[in-house]
Amino acid sequence: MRASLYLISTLKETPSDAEVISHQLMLRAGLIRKLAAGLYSWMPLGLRVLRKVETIVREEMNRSGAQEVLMPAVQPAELWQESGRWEKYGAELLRVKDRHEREFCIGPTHEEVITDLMRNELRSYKSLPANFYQIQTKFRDERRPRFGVMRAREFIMKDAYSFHIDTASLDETYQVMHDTYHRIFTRIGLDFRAVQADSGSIGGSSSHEFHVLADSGEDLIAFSTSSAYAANIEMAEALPPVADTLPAVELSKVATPNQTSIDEVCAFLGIEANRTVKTLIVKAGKESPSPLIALVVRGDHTLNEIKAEKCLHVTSPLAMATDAEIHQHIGALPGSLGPVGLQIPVYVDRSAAALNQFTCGANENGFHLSGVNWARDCPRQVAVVDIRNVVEGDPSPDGQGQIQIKRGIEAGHIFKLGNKYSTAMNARVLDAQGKSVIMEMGCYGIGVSRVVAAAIEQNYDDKGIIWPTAIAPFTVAIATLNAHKSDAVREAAEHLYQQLLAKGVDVLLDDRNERPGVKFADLELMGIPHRLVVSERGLTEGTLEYKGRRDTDNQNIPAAQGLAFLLDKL
RNA sequence: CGGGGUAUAGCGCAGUCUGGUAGCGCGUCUGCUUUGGGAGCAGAAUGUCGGAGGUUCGAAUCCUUCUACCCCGACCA
Repeated sequence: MRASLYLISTLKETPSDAEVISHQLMLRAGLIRKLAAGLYSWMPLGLRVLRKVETIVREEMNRSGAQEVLMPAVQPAELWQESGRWEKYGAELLRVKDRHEREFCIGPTHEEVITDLMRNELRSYKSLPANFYQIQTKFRDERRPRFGVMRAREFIMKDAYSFHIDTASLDETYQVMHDTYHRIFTRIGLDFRAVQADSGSIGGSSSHEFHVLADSGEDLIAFSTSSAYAANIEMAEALPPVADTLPAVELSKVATPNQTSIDEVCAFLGIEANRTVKTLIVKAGKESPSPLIALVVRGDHTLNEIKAEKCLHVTSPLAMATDAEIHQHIGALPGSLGPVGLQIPVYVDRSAAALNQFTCGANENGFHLSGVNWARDCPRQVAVVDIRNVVEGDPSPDGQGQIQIKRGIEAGHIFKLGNKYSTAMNARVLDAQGKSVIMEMGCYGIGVSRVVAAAIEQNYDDKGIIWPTAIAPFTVAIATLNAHKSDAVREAAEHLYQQLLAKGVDVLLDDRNERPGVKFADLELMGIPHRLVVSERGLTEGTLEYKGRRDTDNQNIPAAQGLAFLLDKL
């Protein structure tokens, strides 16, 4: 491609509404432009990257034995009513009516459509297992789209759905997809980890997320320092702690005027947060005999909402009680709450429960209790559960090493769906005995457009993007200097350009009549991995100049060896 | 959905408090010079000051209302 014929729309200034680096650089390098909140156009340069990611995904999915299909983005309400998700999915599902007032949605995912399609096509166990995928635009009406294409409303996703006669077959394909994802992210050139994950609203039994590691990631991942254990922090188990080394002491009530946060109370009383507990009051579900439920974690820990939602009668999603509700049932306000004497169900985190003496709110505004002992002071039955987030230094749940925590961007997610959708939608085949059985299903997603942003989050410097070669919009850029007044420069650059094209290299010939600084700045901002400079000065000495995007210095190479040198680099 | 903020040229912003001819930088266009790190000089174009209503002799500026967008939280593959 010749830059003089190509839309290179770089910006010197950073658009003010771009928060994260990938969003800023995608705008500045001219990859995308915003149309509305969470809706982006892909410009030529950006689309080249997107297509390269798609190509790798497609090649590896095909290699795994999956078959590509393409399903409609618009889906009839009836299918979603059949699976029960028309009601459950909530406002994130964009619902529309056609001219006949029939209800549809813009697909945020395609379990219903594929299950409907395949319950009609798959009749026999002999057709199984089968895995179908598509690369398609999805729409989720995110409450708060942000970070550019990282969390857009409309985005491109590769989604795959597998069908099986039994769970053993599902397990096999699940492992194949696990391996395939590993190949895909490795080929793209990202630093990533597969981690155990919560299966969330899609449902199902087992699930792994593939995270691109980056400081700007929205998810926290817990790793073991000495084993392969890795899990989303939502899932990572906090093991029961070792027994408290301090003995029980006498209970006392202390005045703590206007000290409501753990930090304030600790500073006021001169104690450590790990000798306090905090009591969170949440709303209970309709079936619950008590309208409120207390959740207790140690003062230096934070509540894990995913874990808490699994406690009996706690609502999902978790809903904190209002101050008015708390005052009505307990007689004190948040900041002075504690488990002693509570008349509502109490769930206590393992670490909090292990304390022999601790400080907590007295359920009387402006007072705390010190020296509290569970057995002596909270004789009512309390349930000891795991409801906190793990922290760095906790023992790894697999018993090997300690936990360390990093941030990740969720780029892929694989689920064992089991028979959730096939049961709801009656997707059956005949087995070897001629008996009709419900199929087992798996589903496997990759956020293709998100991968583009994630790659930038992981690969940039103060000059701009640094693409992994496999997904760079162009692999090589040839920049001519002063070409307008040098036939030799034009000819040498053109010759090299043609040779690289003939070798199938994605090469950008920067033949624009721009000053050198402009070309260098643009090529660096756009993140092209390899740059060759053809100049009159160099040609006089018989050299070209090469610089890799991550290199700090240029190197001169003999002009005659330019092609071979470059091919060796690729 | 709760809280906060913003809306003025393609982009980044000033002007709004205290009403009186709409500005700056970058970018864009033309010409000349220039060409190894985002050039210089000269000239030029570009705005329903987010929309609608109101107050006023006069509104970017004050009032009412609507919309869009952004941030924090909640929520979420």
